[in-house]
Amino acid sequence: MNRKGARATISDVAKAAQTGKTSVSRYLNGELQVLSADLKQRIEHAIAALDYRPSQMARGLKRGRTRLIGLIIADITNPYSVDVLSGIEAACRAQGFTLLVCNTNNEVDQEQHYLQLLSSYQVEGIVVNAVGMREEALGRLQQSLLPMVLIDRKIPDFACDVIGLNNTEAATVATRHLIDQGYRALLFLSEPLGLVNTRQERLEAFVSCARDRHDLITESAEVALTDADQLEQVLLDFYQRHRGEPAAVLVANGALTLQAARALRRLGLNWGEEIGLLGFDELEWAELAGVGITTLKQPTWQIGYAALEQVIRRIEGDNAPVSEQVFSGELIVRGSTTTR
Amino acid sequence: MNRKGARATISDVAKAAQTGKTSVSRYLNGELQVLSADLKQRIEHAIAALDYRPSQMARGLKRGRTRLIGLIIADITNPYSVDVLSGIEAACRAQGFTLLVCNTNNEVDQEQHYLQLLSSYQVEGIVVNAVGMREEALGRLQQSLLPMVLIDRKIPDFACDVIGLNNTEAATVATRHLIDQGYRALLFLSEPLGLVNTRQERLEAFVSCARDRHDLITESAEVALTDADQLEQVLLDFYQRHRGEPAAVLVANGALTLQAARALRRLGLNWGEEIGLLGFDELEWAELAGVGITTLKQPTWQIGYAALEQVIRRIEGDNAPVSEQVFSGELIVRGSTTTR
DNA sequence: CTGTTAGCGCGTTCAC
DNA sequence: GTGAACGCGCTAACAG
Repeated sequence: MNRKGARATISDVAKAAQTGKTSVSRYLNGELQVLSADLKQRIEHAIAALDYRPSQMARGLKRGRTRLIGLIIADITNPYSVDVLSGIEAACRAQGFTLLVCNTNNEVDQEQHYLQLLSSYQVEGIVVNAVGMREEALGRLQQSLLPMVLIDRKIPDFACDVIGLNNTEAATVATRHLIDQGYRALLFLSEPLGLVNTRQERLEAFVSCARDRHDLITESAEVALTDADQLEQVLLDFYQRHRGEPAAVLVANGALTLQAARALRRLGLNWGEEIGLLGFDELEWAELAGVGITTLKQPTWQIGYAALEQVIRRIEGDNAPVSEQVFSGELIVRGSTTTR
Repeated sequence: MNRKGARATISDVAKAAQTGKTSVSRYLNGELQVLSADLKQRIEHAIAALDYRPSQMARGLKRGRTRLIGLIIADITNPYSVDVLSGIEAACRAQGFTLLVCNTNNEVDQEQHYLQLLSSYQVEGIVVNAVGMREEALGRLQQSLLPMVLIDRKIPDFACDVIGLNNTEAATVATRHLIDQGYRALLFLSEPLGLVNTRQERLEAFVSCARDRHDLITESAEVALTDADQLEQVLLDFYQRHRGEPAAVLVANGALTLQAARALRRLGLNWGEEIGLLGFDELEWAELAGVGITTLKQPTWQIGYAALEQVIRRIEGDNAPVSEQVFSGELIVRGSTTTR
């Protein structure tokens, strides 16, 4: 090793192999044809002996390519996000990139903070599963020309590649299923719509399905994920006003489905019997909850994988106009919409 | 901006503020008292105008401190790991570190790969939630003196700080609870023990509790997480052999609890009625599954947070002998062990 | 208080 | 084929 306890550098290797740094560098970068067999041997040997590994820091500094991708996730405890992360991770591995994961905890401030941070680490691209972003930040990102793709939801007035679910199609499939099963009073339950296109699109499709069907009653409600009481209230109210007819709830995402199921449980309402229940996002425990919960499963892993592929395309210079890539969901029917 | 479309550098800022790089550097590092008010103003202005952000790459290269921490996670889809991650993430934020997350997908090869990778990014410390590591890798890590802590499980013959659950205490609490509830035939269900100390300790404590209690029957079984048939077989067999007496299953971790619940469901055995069920690790859906599943909740977030604190202590030069920090679990009683 | 200088570890001309 | 020398963006002496 070298005099200090520190890590071996390219110079140490060069010295040990009795050559210059240039040749070592070439060896590392695969320009093997240019080196004599003997020299190759010596370098290989020296590297092994010193347990040398090139510093990605210095390399990035010099070349301007860090092979780093930043991922900003709003809520790491959300299974949807984790599955997506898993897909992104796989794609990174396949393409030789390393992922810098940042969890914003649903705080807009953190989102800002991490955007800065990632940029200061010279990431080559960013994937965002956002809560919402302030406009200054967006301006900066655009002018910095950092390749970026959004997952799941768009950001208003921000031209950017988006990868996500075909919300209209999926919500239509879900709603039709409920109608086909004979439900006549339908409640669309969502977190506050805000400017979240995902929620809006799902709601719109839901409403569209029921248009011109005067035998149907459709309603919608927005509740905060954290407000258990309000949720209980909304569900109870809906149920009581439609005692006579088959009623069902369509929940806009997995996290809310969990809360809704808890609320129904507390109210003593059994899904599949007193009330229908269908939730967006597959849940690993869906079959274990009572008679099972019907879900609309998203191809989350593929969404993540595709997102990373898109960023890389941009990194490699693709200048095509902003694209939107949507995937189809899959309805998984269980007891909560079939048992009556 | 500067001539190229590239990012502003410290030199650009110095030029714009009509000063040298040093002063800018000082400004950035908070040595504000040393700068004249006027100069401070000019620098502040220039930074804002150029939207300058220091390159952490160059900074790390120079100082040898990257403020980067590597996290190696065996399975990112495991809720336990995610909660831990969440705690680590929070601690990183609080301490000004950035997290590099690597998911090994339970593959030992990937673990190797990422260890190399992290080291090449000059991370200052590593947190590992491992599957198992080859010895060469360990040797390298030790000689490289990279601070490292293990989460949840130890690695045989590898002296390293460990943070995790007090397995003996937790398993004792769980087993006693089952005994107190009147169960007389007890099955400890785990993934293959291998060299995983966590599983071994839990099993040992389970066995200890029943020692000298000749009115109890205790058994244990090891099944692969992916082998649904085998799991079903084991559970059915256990149940049938103990028809006459109250029987309960203690499952060693959350992922396996999910599979066990599915298997019982398929067998038509209702937990809480025909058979008792208690699982390590809290599950968000535990209360929704039938009569509810009793769990032993780990303080996962705190474990993650503490792990990061420990790495940082090492980074800052703490040379105390290898430590082991354990946390207490909490038994959350639900229907699966109380309904009979 | 401020500017000048010398590297950190590496990749890259450009000569030999 | 090979190596010397320069600079990426930044910080840390060392002068003024």
